Order: sequence, then structure tokens, then C-alpha cells
Amino acid sequence: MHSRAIAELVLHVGRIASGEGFVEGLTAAQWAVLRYFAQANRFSRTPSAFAAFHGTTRGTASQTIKSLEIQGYLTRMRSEADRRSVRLLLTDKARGTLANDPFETLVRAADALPPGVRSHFANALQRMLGQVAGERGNPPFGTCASCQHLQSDDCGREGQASYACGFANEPLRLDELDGVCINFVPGKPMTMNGSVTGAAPR
Amino acid sequence: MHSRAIAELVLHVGRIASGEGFVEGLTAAQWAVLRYFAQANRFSRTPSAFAAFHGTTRGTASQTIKSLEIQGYLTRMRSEADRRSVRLLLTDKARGTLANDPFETLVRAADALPPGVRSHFANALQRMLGQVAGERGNPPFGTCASCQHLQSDDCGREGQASYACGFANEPLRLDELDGVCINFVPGKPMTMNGSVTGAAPR
DNA sequence: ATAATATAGTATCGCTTCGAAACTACCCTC
DNA sequence: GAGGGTAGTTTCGAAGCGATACTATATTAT
Repeated sequence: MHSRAIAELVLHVGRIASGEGFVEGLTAAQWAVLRYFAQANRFSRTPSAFAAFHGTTRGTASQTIKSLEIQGYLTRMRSEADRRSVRLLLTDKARGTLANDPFETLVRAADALPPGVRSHFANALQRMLGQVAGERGNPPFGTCASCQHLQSDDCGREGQASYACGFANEPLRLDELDGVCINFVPGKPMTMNGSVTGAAPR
Repeated sequence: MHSRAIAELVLHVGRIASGEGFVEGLTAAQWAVLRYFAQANRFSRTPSAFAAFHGTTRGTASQTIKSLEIQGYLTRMRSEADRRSVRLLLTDKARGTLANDPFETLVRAADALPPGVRSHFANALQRMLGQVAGERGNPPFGTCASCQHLQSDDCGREGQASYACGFANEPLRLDELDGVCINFVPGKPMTMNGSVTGAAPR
């Protein structure tokens, strides 16, 4: 199978999985917003971050978000730190609805891959994304696990490592490490030694 | 990496690669039409087939095709066999323009995968497509190589096999075996009586 | 044959979405 | 505190889409 056919497959799978968007009365763009805010970390739950992620304009993102707010899927809070900024959170209604996302068929398909294949598949996809995003000037969008800004400080205590984001200068809870972040920089993959770098997060 | 993240990656790669559609003055939908008619085989170069492939309606497909015809990217011919039907062909202009398809970045990314990884990647993708298309009721769309309708008649002569499509009852030229077909049925991968059939799965 | 039904494709209508540009409010630096 | 940058919204026009109705041709039943 040739590269062109593979590329076409990627597009086709995505189109079929996310198209037919009118399940549950939501459009494809609206599903994308809900999915984004379900996986974005604390620093990235803003209209601008979604716009960058989705490759659209802030204006368009703003409209889609507003429509979801009106329907009760999102709630907004102004940021304390930056009064221009807005925090969006999924409502319980949204979390329930996400189970019916047409996109879930694709999740199941990924889940059905044999475990060995799955990890290689994911790696290949991530490489492709890196290359495509690079050529197109899109931000990479990854998780803390492989981000240059991740700082870990295990303090010599067993099983008690604490993490922080060197970019935001904020400590990170363990459950936050899996969130997608707009400030992601594809740095080195794994943990570092016990030395803390620079200023300690307060 | 979890299944959900993988699924999201597939969508995201596809979105970034095919989005930003206004390169060369064509929209994303128009690029999709050009790509389709560049790879569809003789039986599948019709508006309806494209609509089925792309997961849209015939009306929408008709509009997009008309716009491309007006711009000189497609030419139309009425079918001789079925006078309702229409054959669309890419013009030279279209073939030249396809080189600037934003989608080519994705092709390059697929091409940059190590050869061993690439084939596994393609297999995994195809499995996922099969599952998703099945759940969603989309036609599978594959090539003759793995289609149930493919009939080969090697006449005992070495290297002189001739092929035919049992569905259309038409002989197939060798160069037609790689085209995507709307009548594809995912039958057995490699039928052929006891003879060497290409490379073994490595 | 003729009628009924199905299919390929097109045209029209209204709704939604999108991107561009203008605008407000806020932050930061000098 | 002035200037420039950023977060977000609004407005507007263009394009896309899906639904529906329509024409023309095929196919099947009677």
C-alpha cells in the first residue's frame, strides 16, 4: 500500500467517524468543542486555545462555544489571573452526552487493535502529526508526559514525586498530566533525575 | 497512550492536513472531489459514487462537482451503457493542481515512516476503517486486490494472467486493479489457486 | 406493452457555518 | 500613562450543507 493510499485512509476514517454530525442535535464542530474541553488541561480550556487546536479562527470558535453555552453544555468563568481570559468547563449534561459522540465508534476501533500494534500505531500517528503540523505551522498540542516544560521533583521520597509546569510556573496534580496543553513543547520524552530546575513553584 | 487519544490523533491529523482548504483557491470539499476522481476506478467516477464515498448527499456532491467543472477541473461524459449516468474525468489542469493539494503534506508524512512501520500502520488503519464503516453503515471502498468480485484467469500461462470483475462482468486491465471501487466487497484477501501470489506478509 | 417503481443526477430553498475585519476590554512594558 | 499586544466578541458576507422536489432514464411487475 502506497503512502498516498495511507494518507487517504487517515482522512477517510476521520471523516466517516466524525461526520454525520447530527447525532444528538450537535454539529461536528460542536462535538469537537466538547471533546476538546473534555481533554484539555487547566491552562488550555479557553476559546483561543481551542481555536488554535482546531485550526480555525477565534471568532468562529467563539460562536460555536456560545451556542454550546446556550444549550447548557458549557459554563464560563472569568479567569482571576487574567481578567481578559475565560475558563470553560463541561457541565454534567455535556459529560453525559459525550458518551453518544459519534466519534466513540473510532475510539472503539482503536481499542480493538491488538495492544502491541496499538502503541506502534500511536507512535506512527504522532510522528506524522509532528511533521504535518510543522509544515503547516500548527501548534503541536501534546500532554505533559513528553513536554519540555514538565519538571518532576521526587525529593528522594518513594512514590511521592511532585510535578510542575515550568512554563506556567504552577504545580501539577497527578491527574493533570494526561491533559492536552496548548503550551506543549515536544522536548525530551521521559522523567529527569531528582534535581529541581530553577525557581521552585510556589 | 489510550484509545481515546489515538482516535483523537486520527481526527486531528486529518483535520490539519485537509483543513485550511483555501490553497490554490479550492475548498476542502473541492480538493476531496479531485482526489476522489484521481483514484476512483472506471466504475466509480460518478457523482453518486463520490457522494457515497464522502458520506454526503448526491445533491451536495452535484454542486461541488459543478463548481469544479466550471473552473475547468473536470469534464463530463454521459455513460453509454446507462444514459442517466455521468462519467467525470480529471482534466490536465486538475492533475497539475493536485500536486499542490494541502493533503500532500500528509502523503509526505506517511512516506517518511520507516517501511516496516508503514505496512503495519496501514493494516491497523484499514482494520479501524472496516470497523467504523461497519458501525456507521458506510460502504467500505477498497481496491480490486482484496475484492470478492475479482476473478483471475491465469490460463496456465506464466505471467499472463488476465483479470475481470465478476460484479460488472467486465475485464480489467492491470493498471485498473489499484483504483478504488464503489462495488468493493471485502472478500478474501488472496484467493488464487495454488500459485505464488506476491510477497508473503512480513 | 404498459404501468409502477427505482435510480442517476440536478435545481432550489433555507439554515448553518465559516473566515475576515472591526471592536472592546484588559495586560504588559517602557 | 502611553503604546502596543492579547483575549474574546460581534457583525457581515459568502459558501457549504441537507432536505426536498424535480427530470430523465432503467428496471420490474402485471
